[in-house]
Amino acid sequence: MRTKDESKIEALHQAVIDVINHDGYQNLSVAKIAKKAGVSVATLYIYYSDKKDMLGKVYLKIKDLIDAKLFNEFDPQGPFEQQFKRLLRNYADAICTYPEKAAVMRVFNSNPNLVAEDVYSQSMDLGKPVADLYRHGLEEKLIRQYEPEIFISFTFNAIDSLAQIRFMQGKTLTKDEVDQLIEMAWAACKQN
Amino acid sequence: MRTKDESKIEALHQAVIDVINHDGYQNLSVAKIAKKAGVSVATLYIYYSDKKDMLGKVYLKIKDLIDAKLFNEFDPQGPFEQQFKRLLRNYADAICTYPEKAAVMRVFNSNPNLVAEDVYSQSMDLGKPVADLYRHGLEEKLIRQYEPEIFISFTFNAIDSLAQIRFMQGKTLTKDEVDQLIEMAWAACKQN
Amino acid sequence: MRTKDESKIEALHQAVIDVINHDGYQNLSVAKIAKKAGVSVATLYIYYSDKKDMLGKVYLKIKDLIDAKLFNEFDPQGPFEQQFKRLLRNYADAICTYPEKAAVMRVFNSNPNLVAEDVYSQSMDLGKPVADLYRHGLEEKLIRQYEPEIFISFTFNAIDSLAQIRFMQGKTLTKDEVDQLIEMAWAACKQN
Amino acid sequence: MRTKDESKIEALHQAVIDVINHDGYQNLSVAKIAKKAGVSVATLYIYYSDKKDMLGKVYLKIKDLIDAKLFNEFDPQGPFEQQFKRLLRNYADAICTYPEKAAVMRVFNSNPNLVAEDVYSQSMDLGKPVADLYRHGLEEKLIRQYEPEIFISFTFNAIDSLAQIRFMQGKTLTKDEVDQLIEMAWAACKQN
DNA sequence: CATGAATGAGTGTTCATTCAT
DNA sequence: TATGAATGAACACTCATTCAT
Repeated sequence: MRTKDESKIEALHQAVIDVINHDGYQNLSVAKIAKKAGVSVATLYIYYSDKKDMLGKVYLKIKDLIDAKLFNEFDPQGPFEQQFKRLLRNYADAICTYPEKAAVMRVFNSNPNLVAEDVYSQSMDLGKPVADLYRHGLEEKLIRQYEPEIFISFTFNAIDSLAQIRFMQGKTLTKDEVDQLIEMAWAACKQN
Repeated sequence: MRTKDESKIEALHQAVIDVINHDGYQNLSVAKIAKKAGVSVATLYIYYSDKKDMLGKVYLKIKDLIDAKLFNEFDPQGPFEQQFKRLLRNYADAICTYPEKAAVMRVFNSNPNLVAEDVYSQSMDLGKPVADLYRHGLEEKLIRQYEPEIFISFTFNAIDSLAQIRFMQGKTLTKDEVDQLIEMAWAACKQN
Repeated sequence: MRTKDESKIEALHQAVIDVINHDGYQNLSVAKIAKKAGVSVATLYIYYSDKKDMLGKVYLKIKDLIDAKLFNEFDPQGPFEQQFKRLLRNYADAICTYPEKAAVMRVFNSNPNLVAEDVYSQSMDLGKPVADLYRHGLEEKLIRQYEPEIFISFTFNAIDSLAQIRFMQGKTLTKDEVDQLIEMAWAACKQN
Repeated sequence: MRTKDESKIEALHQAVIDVINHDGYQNLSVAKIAKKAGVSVATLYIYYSDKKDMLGKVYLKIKDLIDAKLFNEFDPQGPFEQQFKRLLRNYADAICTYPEKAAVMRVFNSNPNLVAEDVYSQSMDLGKPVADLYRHGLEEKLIRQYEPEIFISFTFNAIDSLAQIRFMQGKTLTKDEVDQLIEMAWAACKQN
């Protein structure tokens, strides 16, 4: 049955997220995942070739979810600063909307060998639109003439960094904090 | 009686660092550590009460190493901007000097349950001098009137973030990158 | 799916009995048990939550086996002396029928911390019928006006004691010995 | 130094007894014993060839202690019944005087492979005077014409059995109970 | 004599994965 | 498709014993 399949996959994905956030990922066993999802371990292996495969798919799904929010009201033709801030606001929005999932993504990002290499690309690969924006800002001399990774550090990663701290404190980013983060990110990146 | 072999402790510490960097810490087993250090598993338990104890001690040792560099030529009475940058430069220096150890510290920092709670203090607790500097900057209105954690995100964590990316690429921060990071951090934090 | 293999449980139970009788219970390791039973250690943990759980279940099974024989042809309304002797004969019968199992039960009885507290009841708890018989004998002044435990020592435990000696000599109680034990037990307990 | 040696041996012996009574004998490790005795493990191996050797010596020492009390005021030429009861009273006395040591002896008696075979002789070998008394009683037809082991079961072992139950309840035999045990033992054994 | 250091073999238990139904 | 049963390899940790000082 089709629907049943989907519900099991969904349950498994959620179980991965729950277990990582509840027990930490070094206690993430397939047995625990299957139990929490309410399916048998053997069933898990019908849907995924192995544990790595499963985690990879969870990772991608979370990534897609966050990416989906990223380009809300984003207009590549719009004024640069506005689009820059738009992007960061969307990102902050996304990780505030799905704090547990964002936490899981952070775990995956800092533990590359949890998932297969091909599924994974470190350094916050946010895809073509972001790359375009970077190039645009560079050419128009609106941002500093630095390597892209350094911008990642002062934008997405800086937001992530505070979000992680807050998550560990049982909180999420406040509206004020998001504003502050964006202001600081822009101050850091913009060309004077 | 047989004398305490300091070289074995050193070998064990280095083994922890090597294994984490080579296999990731979810594959960090006492057997692997002992083997790489060239001692028996039982010997490990002479020096440490358990795995957590050992990791905690490695963590503290690394932290001390980095902290030792942090306050080089640091003068709490000196001009604020200079001391701010001095601190960050020292930090960048430290993690460039010990890239593998810095990588291990990142792992520990994002996996608090690896070590005992008492040994561990989350959110980049850089101690009193840093706290003093922050308070000073705040009072003199030299930096933005934000919470301390947000500054951590745009200073130490931002540097860490790029260092991590570079480390994964098999590189370390270049001199130029350190300069750029410091400039951006200052631009982000300073009060206009 | 693969069906539950009752023979494996049986093999495990028998292995526990064999290992205890062969190597003593301080050499009773799960590895040894599994090996002797011809199953993997991991399989053992499918059927039992841990070692203690397993031993507890073996204990209960043996106890049930012996208890089943205990009340053969036992009539609470029958003449006291006859029922007293009936009980002891049945008991002797039981431990002669299952000498290895009786030996194991003795080990469990003198090492209460081998099994969980709830599964275990010390001091030869032979249940209600025995308690009834004791009370009856006491009230009718057919036995000495002593505490119940002292009777246990001169009845079941005395039989057990000789059975243990014989078992260590590779023998079981002879028919004559059982008769003698019962006569002496009665002589010891009866009110003159 | 001579005195120091003895005090260490004494400490080790007492440690064995304490550990067995406190933690059970299946948790009886040389490390625990040495620690409790306040000596190093290696030191232990100066005095004993191995663990078994040590336990054997503890066993023998305890046995000697109890045996020493056994023949108090015992006169092989005295009236049989009186000597019979004298012996049992002395035995009860002994295990009431040293309840922890008696408990340890019971452990050794029911776990023969804890000590070397030669040091150990099962079935409560109480030595020549007891054997003489038995033979005497048998010849004079003062006791039943049964095998010696069966008498052990209804005398020493019966006393032991109740003492064990009481010890597990945190008590020792009362004076009344000793009287009752002796009466019952005599009633069981005597020839009518 | 005394002991901290050292270890190979073992402890109970869990792992990710596969099998048979 | 779904799953309980099964397992070899690994897990963290302890053992009795020996070594070197």
